[in-house]
Amino acid sequence: MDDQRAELLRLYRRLLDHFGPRHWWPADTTLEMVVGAILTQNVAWKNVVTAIEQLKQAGLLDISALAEAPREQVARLVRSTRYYNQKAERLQGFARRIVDEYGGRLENLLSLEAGELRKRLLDIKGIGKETADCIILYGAQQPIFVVDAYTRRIFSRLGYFSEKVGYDEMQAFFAERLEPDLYLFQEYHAQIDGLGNRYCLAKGPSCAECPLGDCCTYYRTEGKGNDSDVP
DNA sequence: ACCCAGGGCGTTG
DNA sequence: CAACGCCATGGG
Repeated sequence: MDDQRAELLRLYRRLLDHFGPRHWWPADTTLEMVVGAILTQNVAWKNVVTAIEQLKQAGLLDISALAEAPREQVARLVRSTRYYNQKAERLQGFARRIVDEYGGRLENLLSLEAGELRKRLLDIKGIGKETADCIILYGAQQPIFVVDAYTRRIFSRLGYFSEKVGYDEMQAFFAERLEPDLYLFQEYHAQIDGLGNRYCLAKGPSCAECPLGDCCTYYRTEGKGNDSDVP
């Protein structure tokens, strides 16, 4: 437990040395960050960039404009993010909540204390645990540890927990071992994402350059990855 | 042609 | 609460 705590920090430093600071989340405004968080669900980030650009050009990266725009227009603009009808509806549902309950000021929501903020975010349709935590960490700038599919994949391969852990359990694993720190939490998740994107794909490049060594080879040895052969 | 990417929700058993 | 279907683009 205490040695795992040290390992997590060593892992983090190794990643940071390799990738350098990533300064996540890439967005010009807080609204853009939140919109990106919703749009990126189960989609490659590249597709989100396209959609954000479309929304920006159309002048819809604005709470009231987004709330009032025709559903079909929004759907067309975010088409590249795969579930475009659903996501258009959720983006607009979110914008309307901000208009109706927070005076149209996103700030009024995001300035709430993390616990209360998380509860209110989860109450919005289209925002689940991961998205809510991303918004808290990168939008509201409060230290909450974000975990995701990459976190599960990488750290289960490394043998820290099972491939089938739930979100809460996985999040608690880190929260119990790391001191809450905004920069650390922001960078840690960004680094995991960087690693997942480049080296830990199901069929990825060689692990020779993987900053964590050869964790990926264990996965590739067979199918769904039994973690029985992890050190 | 086939695989999969930074989820979330509604419905079942 | 676990499991599963649904949503439905674009790049490798």
